[in-house]
Amino acid sequence: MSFRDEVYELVSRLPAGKLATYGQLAALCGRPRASRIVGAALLHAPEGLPCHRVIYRDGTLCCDKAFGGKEIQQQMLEAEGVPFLPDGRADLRVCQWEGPEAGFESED
DNA sequence: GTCATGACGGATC
DNA sequence: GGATCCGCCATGA
Repeated sequence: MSFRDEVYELVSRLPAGKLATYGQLAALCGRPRASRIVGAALLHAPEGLPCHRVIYRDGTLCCDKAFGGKEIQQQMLEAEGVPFLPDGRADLRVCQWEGPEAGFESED
């Protein structure tokens, strides 16, 4: 299990309507400072991965290098129920992912 | 094993 | 408050 694989696992467990930051996923992988590694991992991520739910600490979406445009990403998130601020950023304050154990009850 | 790079993040200017 | 710089760490050549 490589670091990237752990990142994939966490992202795949990300529920709709929830958002996570690169640094958060990195921390959950045991490397709080490896936020950039998470980004690099998502760059090589498979299609089934909801990597559009992973954004910056600031709540801003990633560059237009993903999903064909950050606007597309925002629309997908809005479709999942993620509130966006008039500032053009996601409302991380209310929809940030709490962790892999959130909603993960006795699934083992 | 070493050098360079990358979808970041925090600190500084 | 925004732009820029440096630091961090895994991955690939």
